[in-house]
Amino acid sequence: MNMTATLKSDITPQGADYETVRQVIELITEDYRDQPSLEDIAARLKQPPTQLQKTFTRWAGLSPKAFLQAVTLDHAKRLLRQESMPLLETSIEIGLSGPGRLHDLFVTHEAMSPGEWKARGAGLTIRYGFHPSPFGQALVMATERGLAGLAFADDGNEQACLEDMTCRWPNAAYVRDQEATVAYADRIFDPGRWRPEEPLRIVLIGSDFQVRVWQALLRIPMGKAVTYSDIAGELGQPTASRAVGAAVGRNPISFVVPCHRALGKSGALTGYHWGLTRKRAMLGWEAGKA
DNA sequence: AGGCATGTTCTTG
DNA sequence: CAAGAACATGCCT
Repeated sequence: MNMTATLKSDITPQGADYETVRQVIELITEDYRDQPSLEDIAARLKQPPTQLQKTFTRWAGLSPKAFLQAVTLDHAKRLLRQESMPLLETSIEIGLSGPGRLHDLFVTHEAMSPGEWKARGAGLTIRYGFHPSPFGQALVMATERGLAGLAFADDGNEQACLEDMTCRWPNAAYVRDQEATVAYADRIFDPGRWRPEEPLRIVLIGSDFQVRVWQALLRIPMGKAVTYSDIAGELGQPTASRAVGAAVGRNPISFVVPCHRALGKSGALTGYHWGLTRKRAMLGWEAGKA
């Protein structure tokens, strides 16, 4: 967490690099069918290939080529196929009370009490800050009890992104606090720091059904994917796949609660609150890390 | 390609 | 409260 030194320069949109990375991701995910080469991409963005390569690799953790390979719809389908339903059998016990050990992030979580939920965040102080991430500016929100929100914005979009989040808990008090949130951002996007000894504490604020759906998402291991109807079945309501989709879409802690690992039954990436391009990027990023 | 059942949540009267 | 609409779905012509 010695990120404080670089914090200042990181907050101010150092736009150029991120914008480049964003464009590359977008271009690749849009045109992966053409399998564009590094040179093609560089030419489209009017940048020297070697520099583009370096910038992208530094931010995304893998080369443009590796990223391209990772991102194909085939890949998404393979994710579904390779696991012939272990999810249902592997179902892990999670007590609502005690912290449980969950998925690859070793996230511990607790849900808000019904009273707290009904208050729509009243009496809650939420600290927030924007930090750079491989998927754009990440909005990190935390309460005393742990990470409560994670959202993404493109450059210039920060305000809309913040509003999207704050209106979910309209009665909470919001304090901008880069220092309190940078440690979260730092850890979340560095898989080297996902350790069982130091679980990441998260707080799920939502209705009963939503929290159950999000808990189900937490059980999907990295590099795997499930369908919306898988989740519905796991909740004991096999016909509720659409309701599941709606709940997944309101996931307040994107990425950490891996809603990007939920796909349509055909393997198609059906939707993503922060943009389908980001969903593909996340799946590709995880494939690169695995 | 288009219609329809489905469960949850939000909005409206 | 009741009723209706909206949804990151899925199944059936």
